[in-house]
Parts: sequence; C-alpha cells; structure tokens
Amino acid sequence: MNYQTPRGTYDILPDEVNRWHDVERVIAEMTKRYRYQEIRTPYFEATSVFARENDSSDMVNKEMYTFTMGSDSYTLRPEGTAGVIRAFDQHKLYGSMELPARFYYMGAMFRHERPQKGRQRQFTQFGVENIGIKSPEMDAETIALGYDIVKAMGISSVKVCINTLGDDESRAAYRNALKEYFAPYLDQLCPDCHRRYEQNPLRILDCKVDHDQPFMKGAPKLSDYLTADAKEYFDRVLKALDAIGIPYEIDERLVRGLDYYTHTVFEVVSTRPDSGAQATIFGGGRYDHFVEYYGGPEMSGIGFAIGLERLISLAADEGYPFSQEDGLDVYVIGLGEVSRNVLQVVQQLRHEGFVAEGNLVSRGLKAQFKSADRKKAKYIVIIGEQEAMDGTVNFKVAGEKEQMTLKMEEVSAHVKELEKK
RNA sequence: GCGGCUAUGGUGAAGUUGGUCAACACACUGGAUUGUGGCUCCAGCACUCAUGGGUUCGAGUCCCAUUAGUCGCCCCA
Repeated sequence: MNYQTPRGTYDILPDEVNRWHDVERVIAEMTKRYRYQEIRTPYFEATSVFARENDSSDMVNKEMYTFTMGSDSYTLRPEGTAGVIRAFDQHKLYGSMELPARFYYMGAMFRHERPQKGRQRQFTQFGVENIGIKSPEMDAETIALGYDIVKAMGISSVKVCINTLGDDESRAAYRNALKEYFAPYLDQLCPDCHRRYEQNPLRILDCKVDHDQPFMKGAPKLSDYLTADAKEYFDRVLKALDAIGIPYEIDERLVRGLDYYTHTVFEVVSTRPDSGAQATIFGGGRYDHFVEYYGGPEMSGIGFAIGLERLISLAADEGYPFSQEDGLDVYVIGLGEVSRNVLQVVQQLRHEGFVAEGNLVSRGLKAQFKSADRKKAKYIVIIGEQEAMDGTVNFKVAGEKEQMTLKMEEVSAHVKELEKK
C-alpha cells in the first residue's frame, strides 16, 4: 500500500505492453526504410555533457536529475541528442562511418517537471540524428521520417510547424536587434524574460506571460535579419517539403527549447482538441556546432525526438488497431491428482511449437473450462484420474460437444493434424 | 516551482443538512450440474472509506497537513 511508483513514473502492465510492441515494430520498419542504425548510449552521463555553457533552457537549468558519486557529478539523460553526439565524437565515428551517419535511439529520458497529461518525469523518446551532410533536402527528409511514423500510427490530426533560426550571422544580427528593441521595456518584462534577455533574447518572443504586451507586436522579426544564404537554405527546405507532399505552416515564433539549434527548426503538433496542453508529438532541428562542442570536427547535423507516450496516446485516441493478446492453442484440464500428467502433455505440446497451458492445482471442472474460454483456447484436453491411470486423455475442439480419447503421447501429433486443415 | 479539482472493495461507482446496517453493477470464488464449459439461478466477497492529526456526544460525510492522481501555468517529447 505504501509502495508505489515515484511521482511522474508509471508501470507498463502486461495488457498495455502490446501497444509498445506495435510502436516499436512501426519504428523498426520505418528506420529500416530510411537506413537508420540504432545506437544505445548510457542512461546517465557526466553532468557536463548536458549542462552546456550558456545554455538558457529550463531543461538544462532546473529539470535535470543530477547526483554525485565521490567527486563525480552525473546526470540522468534529459534528452537523447547530446549522448549520441558525444558517442559520435568519442569513437571518432566521423572517420569510420560513411556520411551522413544516421542514428536512431529509443529509451527513457528523465526530467524533473510537474507531471500532467502527456508529461511524465520518466518518459520514452524515439529520436534520430543525421550527421555530417548539410543539405536542405536532408532537412525535409528527416521531417518526412517522423511524419511517416506519425501517419503509420494512424494519427491524422497533425500539423507541421517550421521556422528557421538562420546561420550564425543572421542570429547575431537579430540578437542585437532584439536587445536593442527590448532594452527600453526591460522593466515591463517578466523575471524569466530578464534571464532570457541576457542569455537568449530569442526566447522572449514565445514567452506566454509577456505575450500580450503591446510592444511585443513591434518586435523585430528574425526573417528580416536573415542573410541571403540562410534565406535561400530555408526556401529550399520548404520547396523540398512541397515536393514530397508534406504540408506545413511557417511559425515565426517557433524557436525551440534547446539552444543548440541553427537554421531549420520544426515541431509536429496534434490538432485534436483533447490532446491537452502537451500537444507536441515530435520536434527537432538542425545544429551546426554540436559536433565540434564535444571535440569532433566542424560538422552539421539534424535530428528530432518523438515522445512515445504521446504518440501511443494519440494513436489510441484515433482508434489505431493495436494488436490483441494471442490465444492459446491448447488448454489442459486436470481433475484430481493428475498434475504430473497435465504437465507432461503441456510440455509435449510446447516442444512441438504450440502455445499450451495446463491446470496444475486442484480446481473444479467448471472453473477450468472457464479458464480455457477466457484464454481463448482452440483445443481442450481433459485428464481425469481414470485417464491418468490408462495413459490416455480426452480431447475436444473448443466449442464443440464431441470428444475423443487419445493416448497421451499422441496429443501433439493430433493437434498438428488438425492445424493443417 | 505556482494554481484549480479529486482520492470509498479487484474494477466502475452510490453514499441525503455529519446520527444503527457503506447501495448497485462487473469481476472473482463456491454451489445447483457428486467428471464437461461459455446461459440462468443461489451464496460468499470493504471490522472500513488514500495517510496522519483535529472539531464533535457522534464523521466516509466538516477543518488542517501529508501523499498521490488529474487539469492548467511554466517548459517540453
């Protein structure tokens, strides 16, 4: 009674685990088509892997599970990209792999947030990183993979939001323009925005608190500060999306939570009214300097992450036909002191590849038939004390009245015969 | 980190202005059918109402705290 899962964590019980298997199957198929390879990195890393200098995001600053062992500080991973890039650099994969290197990962992430619909403290992400080649078409291709997975899960009420943060030059120019613009209004901004003003003024724009302030409307737009190159890059991304039939909306407010993004950023959100406040299914973007950060060469990459709990929940809302538990081939009923015979018959069947289960305790006949029905057994074997002495069993097809007597050792051969038809 | 709502058996849930039984349904177990099921009928199944305090002659029903769930803010997947 007093033992329970920690806040924001949950158990996946046997009758829901099939949903996870279904999603994992879809992901395995899609990543195969797109030629991504799985990579598995540790669930915790040195804290410095995640706590990057000058990072203003809440995720890094106040939501990490950090602990100390001896003099070392570790952190449960709050996201997947950092670990993958760290591994890419540590093993110098940029030298041994053909580029672009295409990785995918799947597993638990940990963020200390207040739980609510679609948000847990331990949650599962599937994500990809595509490293080493920078091309607008590749940005589109990456979005397409996530989009395909969402569609394959039967989720149709979605919209793709996309924006560009431009290159370094664009960002620097815009950053200065923003600081200049907001300087006179500084005392009217919320406390969070004061921090943002210093660390990452772009984020002031999507602040919900200050969203309605009159001076927000007049703020400079990033699109006005993009260099010609950055603008052209973004145009090509959009044209590529058009070419492969992915609808999108340009959202100039979209800046994303991680500070490492450059150029393209995107988010796919559910448009269902019941999806709650956490409607983002997946999000990601391009990063130009992340590979260098961990000691690798100058190399650009792009990736995204999908929240699988949200994906499954939305798929269920849209009526995705998750697979059901498989039935039994044979259920073996035992009456009296015949458990040993029951076990022998069950093992014989299992070794022939059938799904079999038997009653190994003293129970009433009716209850055992009920079990057989509930487990959706196709065939039923009944062993009473007389049969046990004779080395025989009664065999019947579930739902039919007739039954026949078989020798114990003939059961699996008989089932095999019936299954052929 | 902040705010709203909620907390009764294995499950879904009734519980009036605080005053003798904590309904009902499903599930489960047993029986009618002393060895043949999925229907029906009968019986059993919460010394207790998340936990800990308090108010009262008396609390599942009122108050406080804690814990958890849920929704929203923030943030994000």
